[in-house]
Amino acid sequence: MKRITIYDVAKEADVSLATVSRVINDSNVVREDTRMRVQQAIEKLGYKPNAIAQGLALSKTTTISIVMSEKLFAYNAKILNGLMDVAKIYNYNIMFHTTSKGISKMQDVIESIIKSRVDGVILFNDNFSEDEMEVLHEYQIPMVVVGSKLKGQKIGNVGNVYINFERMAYEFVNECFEKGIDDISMVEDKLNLSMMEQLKAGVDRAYAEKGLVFDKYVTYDDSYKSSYTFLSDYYKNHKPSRMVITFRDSQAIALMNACKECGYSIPDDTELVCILNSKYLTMMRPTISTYNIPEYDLGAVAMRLLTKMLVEDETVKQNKDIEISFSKLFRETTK
Amino acid sequence: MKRITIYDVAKEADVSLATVSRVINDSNVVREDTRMRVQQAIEKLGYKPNAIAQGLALSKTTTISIVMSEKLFAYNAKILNGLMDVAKIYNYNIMFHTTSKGISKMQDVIESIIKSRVDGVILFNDNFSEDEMEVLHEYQIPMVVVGSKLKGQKIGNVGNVYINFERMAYEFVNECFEKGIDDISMVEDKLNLSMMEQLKAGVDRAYAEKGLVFDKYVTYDDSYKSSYTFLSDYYKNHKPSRMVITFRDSQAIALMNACKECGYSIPDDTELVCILNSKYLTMMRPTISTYNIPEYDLGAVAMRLLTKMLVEDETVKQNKDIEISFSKLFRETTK
DNA sequence: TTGTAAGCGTTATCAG
DNA sequence: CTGATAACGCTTACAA
Repeated sequence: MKRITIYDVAKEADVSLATVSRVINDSNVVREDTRMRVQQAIEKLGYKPNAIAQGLALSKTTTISIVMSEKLFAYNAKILNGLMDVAKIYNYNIMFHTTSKGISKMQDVIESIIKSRVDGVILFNDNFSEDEMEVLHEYQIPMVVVGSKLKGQKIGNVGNVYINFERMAYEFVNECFEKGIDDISMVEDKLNLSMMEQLKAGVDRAYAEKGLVFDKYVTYDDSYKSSYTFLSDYYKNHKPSRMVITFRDSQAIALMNACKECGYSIPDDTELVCILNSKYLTMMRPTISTYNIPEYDLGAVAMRLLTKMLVEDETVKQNKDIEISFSKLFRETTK
Repeated sequence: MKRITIYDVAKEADVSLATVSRVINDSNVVREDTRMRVQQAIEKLGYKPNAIAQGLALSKTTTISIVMSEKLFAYNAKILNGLMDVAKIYNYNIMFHTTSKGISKMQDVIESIIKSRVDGVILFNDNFSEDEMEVLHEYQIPMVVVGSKLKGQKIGNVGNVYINFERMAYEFVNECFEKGIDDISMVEDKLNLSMMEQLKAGVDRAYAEKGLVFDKYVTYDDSYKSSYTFLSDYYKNHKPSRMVITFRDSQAIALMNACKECGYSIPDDTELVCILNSKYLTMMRPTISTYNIPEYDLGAVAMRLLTKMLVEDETVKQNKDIEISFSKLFRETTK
């Protein structure tokens, strides 16, 4: 079956290709009966407009690139759902790029984004540098960064939809202080260093205001292939703090297992909060306290912002930073 | 900054655009010094070839579509990693499509795939029908289906990279029989109905060969928002079978919680196997038995197969069905 | 080894 | 309301 083009349709309907173009683009200057004729020819031949040719002619691909780290894939599922749904509503296609240590560095991804002439980019706030954003900006590609707050001054046309992790940690620590708890430790998550940094800043700030110094930021090196293996080990030799903050569910679960094995009781000996929510937290016994982050909305809002930036919506000119709120979801691991 | 085209580079380097084209395509007929001159012009202007224009000229987009159900997103993370890595190696871009009940039906996705003129498609064996594959086939788009085995006769140019779940279940049940266990139940997973169907077929076959009938296929309706809520309820009123098969980790964990709350002990009162592996299975106590499926490979092999189909590799003409092997990974929930 | 020009499938401008 | 025709940016015979 030969590829059907607009010429074939034009011939079949006995009109010019310009008229066919008008029909498929819902132009209202076409007389009803010729529109019908064209429509029939389209059906009969099974014609589908070539988006590539349209892209060339319009200098617009109606395609948006999403780039995220390969490792974070499973964790960002809901954000991605929000992104995809809204993209669908606005009729954008999605080019999907992953970055990983070995195979695809950010630089290659950027290269292919530029070549693809996508209309805009969604970046997860992980592993890209300011330089890399600068390159995208030089090629005038609108972008929005989703996840956590961008640091540094904002360059040109970039939006930011984020959770304020700094404030989350700050407020949480102050609540602990109010309950008389100041022996708090926080476990690093190597997959989310930019968010860890912001959390730590919040903790530091709260401690500093009390005239104290926060010094229980638990890190581990790569000899442990996961935080799980590390933590189940670590807490065999380290008495847990009165309050432990982990980032991901697997870290929280590891901690619980370690405590159980070493005879510590949760929440009596030590309390536990896991920053990132997941369904597994409620499946544990005791159920694990966490924060509720509207992940789907994070994605949906980010994509909506980008689409507005693409049509140069005036209302968006000022307000390209959108903070998404979070709420406490405290369960049995905290008192 | 004006969009730089091949003409700008040609003018800058004082050659024709054909020569520039030869340089960016690594043609070996260009004299070294003119290549250098062109290369410098490219650097100086920051020129990046327009993939859209290339796509038009070549009738080839070097883009592959991946379509998967929105719900299954988090579960397929590793398969996707395999797909993405291999796509990257062969320099294909990825268009990503999700299907979901409300917003994006399979039909729309197919529409946009055809319009995009992608070179090939990867389909997850979920929620598409034979009709839909037929449409893709009419437009001569090579595709490979990944996950489970396609049923029905194969149409045209479609590959299939799969796990043989039927055999997995068949062999497992026979091993149970050998150990004297024939009181087995299996819990449906609504997210993976095509795989459930194959598992059930395997169980049925094993039972039939013994002259028995398998009648403990546990299903639940949509009033339960997740299998977790259902199972923790269900096993309060139902004595668990001697052996329970679940599909996903959350189902297995739900079952364990329900048993614990009702005073049943695992694996003494009832044993448990979870078909799909996940890291959470080893975090449970007791650790949960499962099957090891090389998910990354599943994706990598599927993408490699597709790339071969795209260059009409002869070796692939015959062999477009690839079965990926699995292995037992039995832990504390089985004896 | 390089340049010219036709073609890839659309959209958009202008006449009619 | 419709039809020519020139872009859009690139590849690739074919000529030189």
